[in-house]
Amino acid sequence: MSDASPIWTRPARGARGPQPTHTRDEIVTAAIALADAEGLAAVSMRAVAAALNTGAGSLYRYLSSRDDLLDLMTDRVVGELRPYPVPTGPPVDALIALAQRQRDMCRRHTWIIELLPRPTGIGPEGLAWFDHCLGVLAPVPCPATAKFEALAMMTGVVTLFARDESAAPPPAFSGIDLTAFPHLIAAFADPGPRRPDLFDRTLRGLLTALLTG
Amino acid sequence: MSDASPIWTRPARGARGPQPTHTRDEIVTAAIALADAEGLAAVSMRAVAAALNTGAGSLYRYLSSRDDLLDLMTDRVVGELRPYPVPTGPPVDALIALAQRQRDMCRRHTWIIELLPRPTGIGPEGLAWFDHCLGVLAPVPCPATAKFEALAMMTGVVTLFARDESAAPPPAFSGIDLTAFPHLIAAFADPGPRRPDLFDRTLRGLLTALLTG
DNA sequence: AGAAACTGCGAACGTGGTTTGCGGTTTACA
DNA sequence: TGTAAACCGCAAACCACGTTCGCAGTTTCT
Repeated sequence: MSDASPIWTRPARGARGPQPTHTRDEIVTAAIALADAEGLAAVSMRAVAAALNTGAGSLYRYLSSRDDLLDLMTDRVVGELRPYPVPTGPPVDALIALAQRQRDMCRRHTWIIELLPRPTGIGPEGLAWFDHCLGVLAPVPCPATAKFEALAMMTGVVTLFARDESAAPPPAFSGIDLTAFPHLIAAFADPGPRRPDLFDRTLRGLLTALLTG
Repeated sequence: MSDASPIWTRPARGARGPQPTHTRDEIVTAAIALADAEGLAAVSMRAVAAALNTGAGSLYRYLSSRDDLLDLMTDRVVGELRPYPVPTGPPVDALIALAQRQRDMCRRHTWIIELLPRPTGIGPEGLAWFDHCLGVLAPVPCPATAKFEALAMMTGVVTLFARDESAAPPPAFSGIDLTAFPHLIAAFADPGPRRPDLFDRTLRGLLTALLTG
């Protein structure tokens, strides 16, 4: 049965049968716990069901697919962005504070990094967050499309930072002849000092470029 | 058998047995053709093998896993970035030209967008590209770590742009009560004019923020 | 009362990645 | 030159996954 309507609009249960043993929220909680502990790949229908002492097929009484579950997990975690930090100072500063909150969320649940870029339907908490960001940008005199693009780029950059924060360093270039890459060797020989505030600096440069002019 | 060494360093074949029917390059070519035609999900071992008139198991004579194949596909496509555009003007302008070349690559092979953010080992072509970018940045007086970060952010932003260029618009907010999101309604009511040069503008703001100061 | 719509559950289906075992082929080495 | 090791293609099998199906029992509506 192909249910086209997104899961947000579908009722949790009908009006007839016996009272369900579980709930969507319960399932989502178990799935998130699994993802936090062992990563997104460990969130299989069977594993989630086992955590709830039931069978994999039973989950389909509450969800219509695994993608639905991932959508629900995403929106639940996006809900953790609340309470939204109160905007202070110029809009760009307030946006950067919001981005930091997003980054904290990614640090708590690293698997969300793989879920955020999906083109699936955005949930109610995602909408609320987006609306709040637009509210912060209200005093900025630029077209709404520019604000959309700036916000999309903001969360995109947050995921980029979160990604290489959580990624293990690559297995190096073992066995490859590096002598063909002189600039790379030079850069590795003298990496120079590491700069702080990279996150803030990046976002400020990006947002001011997108929201002004 | 877990082979820890990355595929780049492993020889294509040993010295004993009969001459292999296929080659790694041939397999990678078939896999890329499949991905271009039907998306990355269609690149299954069985499908790639079928395109070569063989069985899935036979591919493991040439590769040790599907991830290896994806790594090879990635590096092959990264090789299409050649010939590198000759740097003209200030380094930031040259970098933007390089980023545009990356974006063209993403447009030709949209599946690469899903492969680039993987934390797997970078291949020889990836190293060559990286080395070239560092060469372009050579005259810029800032620590090498800053250049690393700027380049990582650059390709990251390219994938962000490429992603929502290739993504279908989301299935809208069907059935959700939008009245709770006033800023969103207002923004949709008057989206304003669309701005050109968004790609260039974004990258310029980002790169100047990361490479100066 | 009886039908309709639900519930949990376990088995099964189809599709993936990967492993294994076999018969045959080529090379290295004594 | 003969033999053993290392390689080849191939097909079957293994295992895990998402998902579907059928069944027996439960609740609610008419």
